[in-house]
Amino acid sequence: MDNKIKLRNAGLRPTKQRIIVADILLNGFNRHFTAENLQNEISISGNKMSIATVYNCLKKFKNAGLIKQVESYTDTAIFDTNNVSHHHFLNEETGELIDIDNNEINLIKLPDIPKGFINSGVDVIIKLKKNN
Amino acid sequence: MDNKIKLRNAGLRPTKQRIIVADILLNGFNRHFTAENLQNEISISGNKMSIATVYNCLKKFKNAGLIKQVESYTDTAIFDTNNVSHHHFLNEETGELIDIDNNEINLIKLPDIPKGFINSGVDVIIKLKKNN
DNA sequence: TTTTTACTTTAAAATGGTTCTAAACTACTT
DNA sequence: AAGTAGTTTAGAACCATTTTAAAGTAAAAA
Repeated sequence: MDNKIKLRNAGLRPTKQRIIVADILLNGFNRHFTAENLQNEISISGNKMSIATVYNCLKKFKNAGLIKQVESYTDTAIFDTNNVSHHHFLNEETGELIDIDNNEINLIKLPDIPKGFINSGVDVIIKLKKNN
Repeated sequence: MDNKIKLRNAGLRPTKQRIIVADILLNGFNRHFTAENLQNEISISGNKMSIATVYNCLKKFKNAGLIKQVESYTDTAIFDTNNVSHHHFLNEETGELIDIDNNEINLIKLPDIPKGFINSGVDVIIKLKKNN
């Protein structure tokens, strides 16, 4: 299994559990999944892993750049008294949001919308980090 | 209090609690807040409201269009084996995500980045709804 | 090899945001 | 004034995620 090498190259100790996960995830086919999804797939592959290990593993893989976590504003629900369509800056350190007026952003090229669907709104998030 | 009328116009029964919340939120100044933030402000204003009521109230205000909830992909963490920068379609009904290549989207105008910060990445989410 | 050390896995408990339950309450209608 | 439908509430329940602390394992040192 060259996933053992892939893990080492990523700076991760290739444990039994990480190799199982790498074998499932790093096969060249891209997809989205939750921790629970992955745990199920591990079961199906004939293995067993505690949910804590699944989470640990995903965190390590993410920090090593092997996978990404889909951006989400925060863990808690955020409400906004501005009920006009608009975008946001996101301060990555603090989670703070700043509104961006719709007319300050201009998208000139959009992908084809999948068949059977219509565009029901575009959200742009500009992530910010400290400049120093 | 004309917030009583505002509530009635929005189709909401103007209860004591909703008026307290409207007085805090609907004063013309826009901001972001969590349920807990709001409960604190209610306390500071000399009132007391159970967290269940705060949530009920926010849900009603949101459905009535008085406030918005900041878009978030889902409630659970989603990981992605695609570790190249890219955007997403979001199927609003199912929560399903579909990748969009970075070169399929072109932003020609971006707002000024706030002083002291730099742009550390732009995420575009195109929400989809069924066309029928 | 054996020992040591640092890192990893695990079950179970804890956490924290949010929703549910069901009983008391209140705004509105009749 | 009485009825009814909607609302509030404390507390329990829920569920994704993290923490704890003890046992296990990979790599480094001896």
